[in-house]
Amino acid sequence: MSPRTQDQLQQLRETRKQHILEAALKVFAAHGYDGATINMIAKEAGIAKGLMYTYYESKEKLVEELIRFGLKKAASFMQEKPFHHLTTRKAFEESLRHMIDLFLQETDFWRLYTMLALQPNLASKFKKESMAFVEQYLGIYIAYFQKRKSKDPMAEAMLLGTIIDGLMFDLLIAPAEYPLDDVIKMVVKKFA
Amino acid sequence: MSPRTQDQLQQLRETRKQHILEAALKVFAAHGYDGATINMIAKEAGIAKGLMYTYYESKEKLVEELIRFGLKKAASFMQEKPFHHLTTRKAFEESLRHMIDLFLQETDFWRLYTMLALQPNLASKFKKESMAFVEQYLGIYIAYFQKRKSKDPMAEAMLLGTIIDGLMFDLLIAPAEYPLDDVIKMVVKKFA
Amino acid sequence: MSPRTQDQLQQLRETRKQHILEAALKVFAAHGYDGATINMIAKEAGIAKGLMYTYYESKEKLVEELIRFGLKKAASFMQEKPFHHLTTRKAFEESLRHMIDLFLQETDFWRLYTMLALQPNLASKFKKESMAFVEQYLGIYIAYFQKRKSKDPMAEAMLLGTIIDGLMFDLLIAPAEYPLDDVIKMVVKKFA
Amino acid sequence: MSPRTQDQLQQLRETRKQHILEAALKVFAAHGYDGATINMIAKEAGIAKGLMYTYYESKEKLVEELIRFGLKKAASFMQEKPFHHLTTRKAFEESLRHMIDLFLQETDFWRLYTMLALQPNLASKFKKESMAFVEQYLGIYIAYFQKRKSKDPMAEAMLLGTIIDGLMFDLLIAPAEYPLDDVIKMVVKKFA
DNA sequence: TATGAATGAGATTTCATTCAT
DNA sequence: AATGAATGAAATCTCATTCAT
Repeated sequence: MSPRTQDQLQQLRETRKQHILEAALKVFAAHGYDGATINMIAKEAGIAKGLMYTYYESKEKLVEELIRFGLKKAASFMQEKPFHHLTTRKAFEESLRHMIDLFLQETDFWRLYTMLALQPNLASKFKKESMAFVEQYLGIYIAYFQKRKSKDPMAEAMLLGTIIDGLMFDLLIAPAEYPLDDVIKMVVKKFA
Repeated sequence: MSPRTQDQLQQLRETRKQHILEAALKVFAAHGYDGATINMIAKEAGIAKGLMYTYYESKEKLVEELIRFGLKKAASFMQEKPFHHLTTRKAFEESLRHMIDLFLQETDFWRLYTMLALQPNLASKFKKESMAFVEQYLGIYIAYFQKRKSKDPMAEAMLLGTIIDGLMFDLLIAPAEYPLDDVIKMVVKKFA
Repeated sequence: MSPRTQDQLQQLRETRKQHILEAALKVFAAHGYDGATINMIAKEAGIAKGLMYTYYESKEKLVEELIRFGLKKAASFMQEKPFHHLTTRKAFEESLRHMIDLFLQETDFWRLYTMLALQPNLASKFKKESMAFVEQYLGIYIAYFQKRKSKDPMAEAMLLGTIIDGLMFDLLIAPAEYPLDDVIKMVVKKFA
Repeated sequence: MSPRTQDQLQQLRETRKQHILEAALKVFAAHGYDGATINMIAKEAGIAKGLMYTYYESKEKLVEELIRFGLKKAASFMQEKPFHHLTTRKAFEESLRHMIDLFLQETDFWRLYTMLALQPNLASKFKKESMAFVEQYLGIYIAYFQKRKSKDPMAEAMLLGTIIDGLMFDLLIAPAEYPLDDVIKMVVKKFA
């Protein structure tokens, strides 16, 4: 038969790459960067080990791409409506809940991200992207606290950021036991 | 020279075990459980690889002991004065600062602990000890918030716990840039 | 357009085979038989990896053909004028220079040939053709030395052959530094 | 029992390294750098694959050491008596025969050396050592031809060098058929 | 015929653990 | 008890060859 067109191949590659990325995320999140093996990922993706290397040149590059991709996605989430022009208490609460939802939809990514961030030699790979993301979301809340005439908007935003980090961590560790709704209400009460 | 007594030998053995534990902590914290090698640890401890195995029967048992030991130490810290009978705002702030100091003195341990906690297959090894510790310190703050007539002492303590987790995380990631003092003040303002 | 005739197709196929052979020669010469990959050769030839296999059934067969082809070409060179009826000193020198020119025009082939010849398991593939070629050119010089009344035409031809092998080797290793002309003059002085 | 002394270990290591080097030489000579595998070498040396890496950090480093070691040995051969103060025809012949003997005792090394020299990317690894060796032995014969009042000692030495290279090559390819003695006599007749 | 994705065997390398001394 | 050499399973990665299109 005739060979696939350039377009079909491009399509195929893109789909496969995405598929591998998803499998890799699952495995890395479960076992950590060093604990995960290419074999596990290939099996999870349902492909031969060797094929991994037609798509990603090494385990290292794979994880880098994974993180870069996830952070880009997260950054674009932060551009969404619920984070625009926060002024009211209600909008604040909504933004918070929206953020947590997003996190809950991507726990695998955030688990991996957190693990890597804790290992200096691995974290350095995506420090820049990571800082950009943090600044973006801190900026949003600093602006909010300024509008609310907080005496120290910077510190208040920082604390909120720390709470979000803590929430992320707690929800990764023991999601079932965590009284998420009560805590959110408490946060809103104290911050909004 | 007379041969060492049984006791002296036992003593020596204990010291050595402790020494290995410290070396292991340093290496595990830097490279993660899977990324660390027995060789690295032996070198860090200044002993031969093979000798490791007369003290700890495997890499796995070594981390387990490490975590168990660290959590026990942390639990005993929580028994110290600054955490007794918190009533005043001042005592609350002191307890908080004391806690953070303890953390800052043992960042390697908490870094490792955090990494492991995020990896379900590894976390299961010390779930019990871990939960006991969390309950202990949550208990202290629940009691505090009850005394302060909080409407929801449980949620407030939980949020405080989350803040402490977030602080721990943020200080592990970027200690230099974190405005710790400002944030503590903000916490005290909002909670005490 | 009318479909190509059987003949045209055959023609095309031959041209393509030749093209692949040239690409393969370049790559094999640069990296050796085991160091070269089918991928490299396909890229050099500007065709898809898979297509290689419709022309040559395996990497092994490809080198074999390559060597066979090159030796045949070399053998036919030896049939050319400059090698007929060597009698005079001048004709001897000319034949030598002609030979070296031929070599210099095909250094890639001779580099590969030399590499393979040194590896017994690979050399065996083309031993016959190789010996035929050597005998052909030795014959020419044995005849020459006989005409010149050498006391040991065989040994003298053999030595000349060895010189040619040495020249080939030296010119492959460090062509720029080699004082080729001075050495040829010296050979002529000593042999012609 | 008590552990081995520093000395015993050093001894053991040295012996093993040498043993591996010999096995590696054999395998590399037979299959070429890329054709040889660590597995083959380990088997030839009678040790486990993994142990190779306690002695040589990579396949690449192993060949490098092999070549460096062999060239050093060859260079020190060139310091021996038969090459001192060549003046007489007899001494010249002796030096030649001595040289060829040395080559014949180390054909594996020279086979490997020749193969590597032909592959530019591999040859670069030991260019310096290689050039030093060539200069050393060329120097000896330039001096000889100067003493013999040759009109062009440099070219004559160069030609002799080329002959030696050619001899080496021919003896590697087909030692059994080569009329070595006749050719040596012919060389002596023409050069001494 | 032509493409390059896909396979799978095997290459290089690593490392927890054992062993001889 | 102490050493580090040795093992062997398994990890990362490569590549000749096949296959679906």
